[in-house]
Amino acid sequence: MSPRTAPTASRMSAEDRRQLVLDAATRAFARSGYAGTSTDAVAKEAGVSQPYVVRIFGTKLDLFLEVFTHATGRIAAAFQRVLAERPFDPDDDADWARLGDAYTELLADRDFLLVMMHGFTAGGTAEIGAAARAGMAGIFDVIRSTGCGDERAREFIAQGMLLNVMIAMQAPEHAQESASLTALITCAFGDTLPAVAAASTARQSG
Amino acid sequence: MSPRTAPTASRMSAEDRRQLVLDAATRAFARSGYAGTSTDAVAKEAGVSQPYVVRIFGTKLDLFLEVFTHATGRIAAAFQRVLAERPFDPDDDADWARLGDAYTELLADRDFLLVMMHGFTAGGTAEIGAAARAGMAGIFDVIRSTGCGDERAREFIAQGMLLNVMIAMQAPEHAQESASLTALITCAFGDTLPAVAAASTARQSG
DNA sequence: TTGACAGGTTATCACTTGATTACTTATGGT
DNA sequence: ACCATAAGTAATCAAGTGATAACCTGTCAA
Repeated sequence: MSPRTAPTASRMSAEDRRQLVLDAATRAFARSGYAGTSTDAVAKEAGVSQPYVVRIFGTKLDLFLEVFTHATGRIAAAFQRVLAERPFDPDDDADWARLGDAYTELLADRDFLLVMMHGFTAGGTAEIGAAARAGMAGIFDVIRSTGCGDERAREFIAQGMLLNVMIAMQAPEHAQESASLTALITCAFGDTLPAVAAASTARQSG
Repeated sequence: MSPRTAPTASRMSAEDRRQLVLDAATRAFARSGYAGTSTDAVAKEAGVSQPYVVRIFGTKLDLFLEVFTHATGRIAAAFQRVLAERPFDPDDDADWARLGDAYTELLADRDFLLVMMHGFTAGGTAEIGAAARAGMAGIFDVIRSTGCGDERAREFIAQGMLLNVMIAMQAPEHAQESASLTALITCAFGDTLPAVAAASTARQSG
């Protein structure tokens, strides 16, 4: 509810303010999805007036599309960065572990992952559906660019979808709720578990 | 007097009407999720008045929770039915194929899967989050009951999550949009592809 | 100094939404 | 036959929604 950045007394360049609102919108949409987030909620998060949010982005749909494509872009870029570091061998488990680390990095700020999932499930809105399919295809292509083959890429992404779903349902924060849930979390997050736990507690106290 | 309205439609027992509205709500929520679906949309889908929907279920949240738990229950039951048919050998690929067929069955009426995904991503609402975690844990337990081990169960569920996401973003209906998407769909749905295609066309033609 | 423009806000609107209240009318048991 | 009860609806409401219009004001070049 309270803006992460204090309301600036002074003015900003349009570009800076736009970026600030975009970040606020990412946090807001990550929380409650497209339909569940009002432009006023975004405005409050950004510390500006609601009409200004609309004026910057045109419509709420336009704003969400921009937030969503930015989020999927960042996610794809995180993987791409790992692949660019050094040659990737699809048969080397250590290289896949490096990709897993990229995911850990994304976990630190879950908002991109959450926005992505919200966009995926909002496919019933035509424009969002199109953006979702494009975003998914883009990420698929990044993974495939390793030369690992479609099957292996699919497996990697499927694993990611499970993790995203678990995060969306706040499973890490409620790991103790049932033994089954604990087992699933342990098994699904594996090595990345410490990072997940750290992000969870930070989230609950902040 | 005052016959300003058409004669009343036929009445039903409370139990029958309740089930009818529940089914309508499943379709409506499957389309647009929790936040994106009004109680009036549910009422129109069911052919009753909006206040009646509220009166039957108390609040919109209560209604969604009932729809969601019913959906996850049906999904778990579909898998359980396969396991009950005959002994399941986790090391036999044919047995896993039988579980895949259960998923194909679920694809025929995607609404349960879509409602489930909407519930998962609506975990930000406390009650829905709790129900989501319970639903996920329940399905995990059903798969684990085969004795296949946590890892194998996780893989199966992860694959399911990817399929659900693809369906939510209406990928099968737009398979031709890009070569990448086509490849991902082909690879992800595999044997179940014919069933998916059939359901897609049926859906598009009304 | 000034004035024009970019960076904002307040006021407002038409519409939607979830929920409450009060009312109407089939239906079945006696 | 009758009426209590259950099955529904119409009317209404306060709050919230996305969007528009009108207005204000810091900042900077000339």
